[in-house]
Amino acid sequence: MKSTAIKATQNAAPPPNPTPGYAVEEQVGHLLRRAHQRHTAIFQESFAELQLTPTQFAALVKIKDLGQVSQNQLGRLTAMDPATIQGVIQRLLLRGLIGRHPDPGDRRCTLLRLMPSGLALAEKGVERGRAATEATLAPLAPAERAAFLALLRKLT
Amino acid sequence: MKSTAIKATQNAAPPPNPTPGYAVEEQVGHLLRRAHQRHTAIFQESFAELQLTPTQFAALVKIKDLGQVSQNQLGRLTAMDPATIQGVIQRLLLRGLIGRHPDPGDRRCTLLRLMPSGLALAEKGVERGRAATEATLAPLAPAERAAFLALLRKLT
DNA sequence: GGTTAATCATATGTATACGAACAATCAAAT
DNA sequence: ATTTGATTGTTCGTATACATATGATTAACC
Repeated sequence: MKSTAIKATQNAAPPPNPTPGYAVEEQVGHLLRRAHQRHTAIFQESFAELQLTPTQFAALVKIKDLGQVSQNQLGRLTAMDPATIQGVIQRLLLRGLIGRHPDPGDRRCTLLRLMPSGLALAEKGVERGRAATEATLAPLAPAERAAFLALLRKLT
Repeated sequence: MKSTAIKATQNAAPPPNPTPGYAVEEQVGHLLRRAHQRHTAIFQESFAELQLTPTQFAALVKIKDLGQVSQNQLGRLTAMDPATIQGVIQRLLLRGLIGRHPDPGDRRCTLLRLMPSGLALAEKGVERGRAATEATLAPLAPAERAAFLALLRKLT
């Protein structure tokens, strides 16, 4: 009887217990996460053929722009912490898209550069990157885009 | 001689090769990622004592608000795909913060509810959640905040 | 009533994300 | 010249994020 009562009690739905003034879906963190997810999905569509993720592509373009850059510096420029950029670099090395060698001036540092295949992908990806950015911002009018990006920069 | 020349060539810094009209750090995806990283760091500070991540806290609050919810529904409400919400649920179960049982009306579904310790954490976290949201938006003036959130919603 | 399609949750694999610890190296201080 | 502190990159562990596949279950269709 008791165990039946307990089980019945256990399975009775707890009543809703709303939190006044705090809706999860209204919090800026939640909205940023969703906007980022949506952007990643859009990017994924544009880059499916090239098989590059947003962070991999960012790394490739930044190496292309600079010609040569240390791993640590690349991480700083692309907002990836040392452990994260290490993983991204590993995967790009594995695909033969980049090369690396020690910095003769500072043996702590590793210098990165593009291999021809990496250069080809970086160049091929630029237009798709632009398209992904455009598609992400498509729900905003031009004036809204400028305003949004300016405000977003203040939050970085 | 040749191998020396090759090595010298190999290590000569490739020249910069800028990408006109495409700066990685100006792309909305990059900015969203950084803004989200900053928010996560702020949240981490506020929630260090409670040992909850943003997604874990969101799940707890949403379960509290509804009383009882299926795992799939919870995932949808908190923008987490089935594999992701499964992992978050596992960790909350492991800490004894939530409980679950099959839905008698649909045995595919698992129903989730808070345990007392989960309710305590959810309630304790609300003020810190508000503080994290406030701190994240602190660089914006009040009118800017409203504008930013409205635009951000359009991108979700 | 039987078949087919859809749904739910789990499992697996890949890719970030980052804190913490470590070893090697360099800069700064003494 | 030596010591100390900082920097760089790697490793490990934990936590998302999500595509894909799977089995169990339910809904829709015939």
